[in-house]
Amino acid sequence: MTKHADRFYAVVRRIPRGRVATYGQIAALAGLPNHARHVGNALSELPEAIAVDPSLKDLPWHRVVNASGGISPRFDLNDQRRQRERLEAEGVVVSDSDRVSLKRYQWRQPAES
DNA sequence: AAACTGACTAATA
DNA sequence: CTATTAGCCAGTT
Repeated sequence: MTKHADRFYAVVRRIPRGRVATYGQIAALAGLPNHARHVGNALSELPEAIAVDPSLKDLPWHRVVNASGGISPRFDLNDQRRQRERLEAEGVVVSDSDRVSLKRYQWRQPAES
């Protein structure tokens, strides 16, 4: 179990529909710079995490992409397909090579108060 | 303790 | 554009 998974999940929850955020961005917003890999690790544990905390069911994990704006390669190709469908379902255009334009869709979170 | 492993990333070539 | 390489860091051998 990844130590800061819950903190990452909390940030992922704030990504608005139709926008995306990068792994590094999530880590930074969670106050843990240089932990991009752990964000990915945390998401891969999601199924188990949901078993423990069912409220994570609606976590918008599909809105997380890599620094290149791409859907990161997965062991299970079906997962990539699912992510693609979920994104398209909320209006995000995904290229043939599984990439989205960060220019257009990256989430610019509001300034702190 | 040492090596290995990632849904990662920025810098090079 | 693709491919490598180094850093990264917590969890697991």
